[in-house]
Amino acid sequence: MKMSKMFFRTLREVPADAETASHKLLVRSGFIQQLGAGIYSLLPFAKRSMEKIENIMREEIDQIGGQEILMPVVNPAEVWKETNRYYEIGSEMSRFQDRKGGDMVLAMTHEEIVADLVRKIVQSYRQLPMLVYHIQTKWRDDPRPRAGLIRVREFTMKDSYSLDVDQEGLDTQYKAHYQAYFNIFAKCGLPVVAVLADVGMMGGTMAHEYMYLSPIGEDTLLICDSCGYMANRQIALFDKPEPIHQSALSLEEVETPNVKTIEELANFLNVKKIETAKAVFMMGTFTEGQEDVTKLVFAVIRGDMELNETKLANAIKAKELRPAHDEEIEAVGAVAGYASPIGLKDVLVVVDELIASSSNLVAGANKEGFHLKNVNYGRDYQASVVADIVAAEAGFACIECGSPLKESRGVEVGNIFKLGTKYTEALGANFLDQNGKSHPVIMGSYGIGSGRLLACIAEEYHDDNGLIWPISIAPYHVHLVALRDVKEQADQIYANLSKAGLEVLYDDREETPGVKFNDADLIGLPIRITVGARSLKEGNVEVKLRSEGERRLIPLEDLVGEVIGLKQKLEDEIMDQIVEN
RNA sequence: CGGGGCGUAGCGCAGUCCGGUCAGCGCACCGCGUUUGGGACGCGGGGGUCGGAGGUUCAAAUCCUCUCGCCCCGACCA
Repeated sequence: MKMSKMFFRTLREVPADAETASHKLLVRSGFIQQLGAGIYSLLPFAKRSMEKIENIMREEIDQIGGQEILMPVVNPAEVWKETNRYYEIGSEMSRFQDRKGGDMVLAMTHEEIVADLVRKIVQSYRQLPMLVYHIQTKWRDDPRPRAGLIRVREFTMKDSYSLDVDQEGLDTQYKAHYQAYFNIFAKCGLPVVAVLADVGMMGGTMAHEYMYLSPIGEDTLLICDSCGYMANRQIALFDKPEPIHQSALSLEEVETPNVKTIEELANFLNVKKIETAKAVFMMGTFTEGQEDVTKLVFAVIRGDMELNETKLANAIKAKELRPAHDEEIEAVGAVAGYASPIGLKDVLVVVDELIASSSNLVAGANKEGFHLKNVNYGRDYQASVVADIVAAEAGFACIECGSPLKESRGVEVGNIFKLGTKYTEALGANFLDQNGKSHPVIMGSYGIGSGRLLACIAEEYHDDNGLIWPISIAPYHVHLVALRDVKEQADQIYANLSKAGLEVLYDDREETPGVKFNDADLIGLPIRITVGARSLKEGNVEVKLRSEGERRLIPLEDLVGEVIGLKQKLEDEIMDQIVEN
């Protein structure tokens, strides 16, 4: 490709609205342009890299038996109503009506459509197992897109769906994806870890998320270096400390004026935080049929810990949780700052298991300026649910081995879910077994966002001067920089390299060497060839890897072979990253 | 949805408090000439109804009201 004719431009200045390295560099180097919040156009470079990523995904998913299909982005709402997700999912799913007034949605994932296809196509166990996938646009009206391609509203996703007759089959396909995903990320050059994850709106029984560890990540992960336990903070388990257990003393009201936080309470009464119970009020939204009802949720956790909203929501099957307003708290007779689970009516009380087994805690008295000592679960109050609802933190003990956990941030680049029969059951996607008995097909779903993956790779591979693409997803292999008065020779080199099957970006522009070199660094193609009169006089051209500083002079006649060798070497290095997991 | 910030030429910005040569600067772009191995120089030039709509005023980028959009933090979310 001749650069003089390319539909792009590089920017000298950092775009004002970019914060992260990948965002700044992808815009500056002319890969992407923003159209709206979380909506981007891909320019030629990004389009080419994206295709390479997608082809890597095709290779790996085909390898485990995937068949590529393409499902529509615009869906009639009926099928989403059948699974109830039309009602369960909030405004991140965009809805509209067609000309006849029929409800339509923009697909944010495709479980429904797959299940619909399955009920139309699959009838017998003989057809299973099966794996289908597509690479398609998704629309999710995220309330807060950010960081360029890291978090967008419109994006392309590779999503595959496994179809099985039994749990074993699902396990097999899940494992196959588990490895295939590591292969995909390795081939793209991106280091990732797989962590246990919440199933979220997908439902199902098990999920892993593939995380690119980076401070720009929005997810917090808990990692055990000793045994390898890794989980998203949303669900991370930990080994809870032994509760303080003594014989129950009698309730005692103590005056605690202006003591509203646990910190103040512990200081005022001279007790440890672990001897206190903390009240956290949330408003929960619950789906009952097609109706949403909201209820106040009173979560009780130990004073030294933090509430984990995901665990709480899962424990009570809430669709949504948000902090309650003061009026909502007062409406049930509780007093913010001095709240107590004792003596409340019409409130969903959820107690952390550690609280349930602790004795003689300090809690609020539901009376302005007073707390209660020696509060005991069971004797003094009951709960609707007792569950693990507190958040794991760095330093807490690993659930597997007891070693201290550490925290890290991560960007979720892929996920795999064991869905089970949630969708197939709802849609009646059944097959007949050997005995002629009907069962719902067992599904798994597996997704990778290709644009986010591209952005993470940019995030991982760059320096002060620009991007440094891994050869496998670089838009071109070679950046051919022609300096002054060498047009004929450079044209010839361009032709020779191209004929040899190399992808060459040919900088044939009328620019000064500095501009060309800087653009080459910014764009970040792996191999740079400089053709200049100076070295050409000796019959040489200069070859340099973007990832290394060293330039080498190569005789013109050896150039094609040399570059093919370099490309091979870079590709081999990438392939060496693939490991069995 | 809550908090904060910002919309002036393709990009980055100044000007807004205090209304009146404030339609400006740098980069980019076009022409001519010189230059040519790490973001060249000179001369000449093109481009903006100051996000939008109302209003106040003799006069609005500037003041007021409404509105749209974008970014960041939080909430939320795969």
